[in-house]
Amino acid sequence: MEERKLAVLRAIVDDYVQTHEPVGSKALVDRHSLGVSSATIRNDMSALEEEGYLSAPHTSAGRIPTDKGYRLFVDKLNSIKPMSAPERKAIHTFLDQAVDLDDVMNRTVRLLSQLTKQVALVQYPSLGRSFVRHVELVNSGNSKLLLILIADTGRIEQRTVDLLQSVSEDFLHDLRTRLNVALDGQLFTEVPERLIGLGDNFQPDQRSAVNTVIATILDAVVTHSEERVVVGGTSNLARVGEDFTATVGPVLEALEEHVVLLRLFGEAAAPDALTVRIGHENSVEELQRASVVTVGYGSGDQALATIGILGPTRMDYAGSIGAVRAVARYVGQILQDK
Amino acid sequence: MEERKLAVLRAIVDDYVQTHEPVGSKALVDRHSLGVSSATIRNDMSALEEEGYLSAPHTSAGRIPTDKGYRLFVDKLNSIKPMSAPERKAIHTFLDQAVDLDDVMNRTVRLLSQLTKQVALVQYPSLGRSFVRHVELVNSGNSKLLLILIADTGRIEQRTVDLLQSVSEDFLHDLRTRLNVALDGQLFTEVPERLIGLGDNFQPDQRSAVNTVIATILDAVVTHSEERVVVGGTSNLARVGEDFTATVGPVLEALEEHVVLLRLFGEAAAPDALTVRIGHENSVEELQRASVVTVGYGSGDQALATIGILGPTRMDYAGSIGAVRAVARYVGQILQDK
DNA sequence: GACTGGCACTCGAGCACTATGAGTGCCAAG
DNA sequence: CTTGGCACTCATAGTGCTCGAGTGCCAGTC
Repeated sequence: MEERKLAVLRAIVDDYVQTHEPVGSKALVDRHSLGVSSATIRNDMSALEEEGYLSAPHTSAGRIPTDKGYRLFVDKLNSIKPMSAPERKAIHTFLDQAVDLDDVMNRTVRLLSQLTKQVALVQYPSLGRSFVRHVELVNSGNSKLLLILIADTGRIEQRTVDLLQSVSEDFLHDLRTRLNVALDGQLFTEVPERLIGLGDNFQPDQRSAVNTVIATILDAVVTHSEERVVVGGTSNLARVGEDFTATVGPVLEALEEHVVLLRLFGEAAAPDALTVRIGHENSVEELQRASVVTVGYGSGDQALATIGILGPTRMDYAGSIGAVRAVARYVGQILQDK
Repeated sequence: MEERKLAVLRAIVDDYVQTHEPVGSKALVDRHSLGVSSATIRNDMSALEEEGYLSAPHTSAGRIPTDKGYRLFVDKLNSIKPMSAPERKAIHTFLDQAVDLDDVMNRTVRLLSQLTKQVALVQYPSLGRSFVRHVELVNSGNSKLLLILIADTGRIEQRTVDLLQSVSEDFLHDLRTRLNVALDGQLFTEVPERLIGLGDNFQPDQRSAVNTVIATILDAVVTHSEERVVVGGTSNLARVGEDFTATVGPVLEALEEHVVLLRLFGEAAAPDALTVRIGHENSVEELQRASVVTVGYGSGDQALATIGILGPTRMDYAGSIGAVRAVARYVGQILQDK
């Protein structure tokens, strides 16, 4: 691809992102110093349209980038806008105020949506990649227990366990101790095998209670390990200005379905592994007119989970990518300190 | 107020809620069997407009209710739509599946928004009206502690405490025991006075650590006792069909400000104390074109917190009130069982 | 006195029509 | 390969017009 045609594509994307209106050859040479005349640009644009990077809404309008055009634009993106010093400062101070994990997640989602002016998506640290810090059992009367699993990331899962029989404090103490000996410091994925045979240490008449607790733990660890997601900044969808019911409505609906969001995040790879999905590249049907920028966060070599933003395909990719990266990096640091 | 004029107002509200279009005298007699001619209705409508219950967008359009009109309509509402048996059944089964408090809150918000087709608002049980079930301290290495407060409602607050000195497991055990002796079963509002003098039981060199922990507890209990709110169903704002940026945008923004939401809920009174705020009756400026229906939930004689819905002033008040009531009642029950 | 039918009047919605101009494609010349 | 020029296209905005829903008023009726 010749350099100039790429430059033309870049210019068109820039202008379109800014103005939200089809851009024509004349306006392009006026606003950018491309060094050639509008006629030349027209030829290039014609070629770009031929190749599928641009499309024209109608004959006498300018052109807008296609999904394929945005894709090329992103792939050939040479400068991700870095956060300015005050912006970085603001990120730090805002996130540092968080008192607990919930607060970190909520603040992150607000931060991201404000920085990018898009919808922000934040996934809680996956249990599958966290370590058990502590298991707590609290007797809550009438044969019920409160089971609490605490991860090193600060994530907490709680369950009510109905034992169907009252148990002694001694038994509870014993079980709690054994659970913590077996599980503390272990990866959550290893919890199932660590619990094998735990019941053997108890009296036969206590086995059923122990097994109920174990079953609840396994359910919490296996079934619900990924599913917590926070969404914020939906009001930014207001600014897109497009036909609401046709475009934004379905998107909002999709965002309410957390299952969809998890599919959106897909597999979290290494931290900093950044993914941009543009328009139809999203498998989720309602989101085929939107773009999603996601990146893993976490301190180790594998990401704890994913955060990202969602907006119209005509978004400021350079800026969004920069913001998502910066926030993800800092969230990773924060969680390490907790 | 004569009976027929009230009936006319009711009919207009009904029609307008359904069609979203100004309703004229002719259409009104066609759709409702009012027993009089359109001319008579016109006189009544004219009078109602005079009194401020109706307004006409322009001369040759029909009329729409004013906020004052809705207010009268709601005050004179004679039948709150009760939930149908299958609906009640659905509420029960859906909420019963919840595994923990977060899940209950999330399910509640989804349920409410689906039942009413409006935006749903759910406040976590206020710490101020809950009892301490358990306090847990977990050593997380490098002189840091994880402090966990568990309420009888299942609500959990966590904080990281930096002691600036490493502490022994014995000390931790001692502190944990004393905290639980002092606090378990107490109202959260009484926590501050229960903690007075707790430090006296410890060695002077341990006092600073104890005080740090106590300060963190007080901060969690006092400062952040009310502030957790869940919002859902924002996609329902899509259906209002009005000018988005003018009407819906500000509303979405206001909803992101949880502080605003808390103001919206105001003082939670007794459970079942239902409040309807219509249009300008809302003190929050951005929501002056919306109506809010809230009700307290909880099992005792004082509500634990508030849930509600928010929608355009032209909403189905009878249905919404019924749904909010029913859900609130069941949430109260669920939390009692946990 | 309350209600009704009839009638003149108002005024926005919707349609046809036109002018405007941004933008394109193509071509011949540099 | 680039450029200026030119004919052509077509959405948009503005204008004028008709149509009809809806109102207000009044005289007549029960």
